[in-house]
Amino acid sequence: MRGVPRQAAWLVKSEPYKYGYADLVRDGLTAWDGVRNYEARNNLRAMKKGDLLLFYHSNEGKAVVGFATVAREAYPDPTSDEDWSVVDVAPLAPLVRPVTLATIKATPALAGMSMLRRSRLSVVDVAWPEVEVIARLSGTRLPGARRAR
DNA sequence: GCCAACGTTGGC
DNA sequence: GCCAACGTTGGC
Repeated sequence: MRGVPRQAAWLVKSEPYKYGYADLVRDGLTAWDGVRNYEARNNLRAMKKGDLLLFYHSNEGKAVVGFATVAREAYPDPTSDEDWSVVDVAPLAPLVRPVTLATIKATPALAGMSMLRRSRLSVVDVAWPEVEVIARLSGTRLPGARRAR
């Protein structure tokens, strides 16, 4: 049993018809650009290489659909002249069963998730116990054990 | 520094 | 398509 948090976890949102999890799998790596909200940017900057990402489809699907990871820590957003940041994101594994927003709301262990409290923020932190609950609900093994912090 | 107007996000 | 939440902008 490995119950100890190994890394931080974050949830990132994307509208699947703009850039879905399948696009990330196809690309193998992508710069998570276009974030134009200070709090979301600060979350990007707090990410460490190897942190776990929950990939969430907003609007359409409204579900966590896959695991991903931070492949490169924050650097300046090449799509902006201003002080915005990106990280590079790589896919790990799709969820066997997506975990929908409805399920998240209906699950007491997930009632405190940042994504519910800050529903419009596109990059939010996720507590490790919440990650484990989502992995369990999705029938998906957490991808590769990572280094302890 | 306040606050109203406005724009964006995202659920429904 | 509507609307609530909420961050940002700009006038004062």
